[in-house]
Amino acid sequence: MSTQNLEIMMNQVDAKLSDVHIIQILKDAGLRPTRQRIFIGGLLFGQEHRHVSADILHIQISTLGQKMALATIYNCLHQFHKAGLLKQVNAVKDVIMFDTNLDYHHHFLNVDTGELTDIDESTVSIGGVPSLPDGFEAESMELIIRVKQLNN
Amino acid sequence: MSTQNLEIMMNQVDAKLSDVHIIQILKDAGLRPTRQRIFIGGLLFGQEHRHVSADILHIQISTLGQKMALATIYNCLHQFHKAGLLKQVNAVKDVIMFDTNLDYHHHFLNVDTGELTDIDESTVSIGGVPSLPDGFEAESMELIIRVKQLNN
DNA sequence: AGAATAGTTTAAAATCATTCTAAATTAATT
DNA sequence: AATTAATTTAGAATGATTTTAAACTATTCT
Repeated sequence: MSTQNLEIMMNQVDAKLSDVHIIQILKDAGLRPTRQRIFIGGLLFGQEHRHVSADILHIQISTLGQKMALATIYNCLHQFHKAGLLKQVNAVKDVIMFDTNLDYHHHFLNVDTGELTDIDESTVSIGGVPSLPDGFEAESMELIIRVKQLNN
Repeated sequence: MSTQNLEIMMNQVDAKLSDVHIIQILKDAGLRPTRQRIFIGGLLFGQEHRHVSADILHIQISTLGQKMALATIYNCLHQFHKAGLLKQVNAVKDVIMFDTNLDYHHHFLNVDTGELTDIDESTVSIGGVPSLPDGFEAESMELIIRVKQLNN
């Protein structure tokens, strides 16, 4: 395979999905395909994996010339999460972060910037976790490695 | 050693420290032993390990008949943390939790109640963590297992 | 298609944990 | 005891998120 073909393939992986495709994703998730949800879906699905807050998305949407209430973006992100289209990362102070990477994985957190970076799960192994008390089930397991830049 | 002696030992471990002792801890940490810090120290040091928020502490302090500004409790907890007398747990949404257990360990988080439970570190093993980019250092590594009660 | 309905979006207000401010108080030092 | 510097405090401010209730829109029904 030529380098050129590889690039085309890579582009296809991250290519923006058609509205038709996004509408199908929304319908499959039991969500009405509203203009707002289709637009946000276009920014999140079929793209490179992202870690987004409502605020960051709001800024991006505004930059793209769209007008959308911040409350709508909060609603949308929570609905996508509930529908299993997004994961929530519970590690960043003062902000709810959503992750488009649905695979089980962990994160580096830059404590200075709040930036999250995926840790490839395939290499990480967590063992010896004690079993839960009766009547409890694990909802998720999350490893956060807080990192900071050395100042010198 | 008799069972009775063992109990006395155990009690001593969790016995409330004398003010003199707490004042020494504060001084060693470079903190002025104010009335407020001594009182809070008495609730946190030399006791069984606890996970506390400013709010919970405020309620406990009020219940004990003391009057203390919530801002003072926030200040105090942050100062204790900065001085290495407390750890901060960055996993519970919407609230800053402080941990009197200074040893490296992980947590169960009850997602319904927000309650944290220590996971004995000696049994848990985390391997295969990728090395950090140049110029970065890890500040901490935290494993959170989010659990919920089965409803039946 | 047009009307009925149920769900969605919106701006603005409310919430709530936390932080800030500036004045009053207290601990340490002289 | 007087001075200085740190601490505490009440109350205001902050800022992310949620709520409210009215306007809007997608879907269903006829």
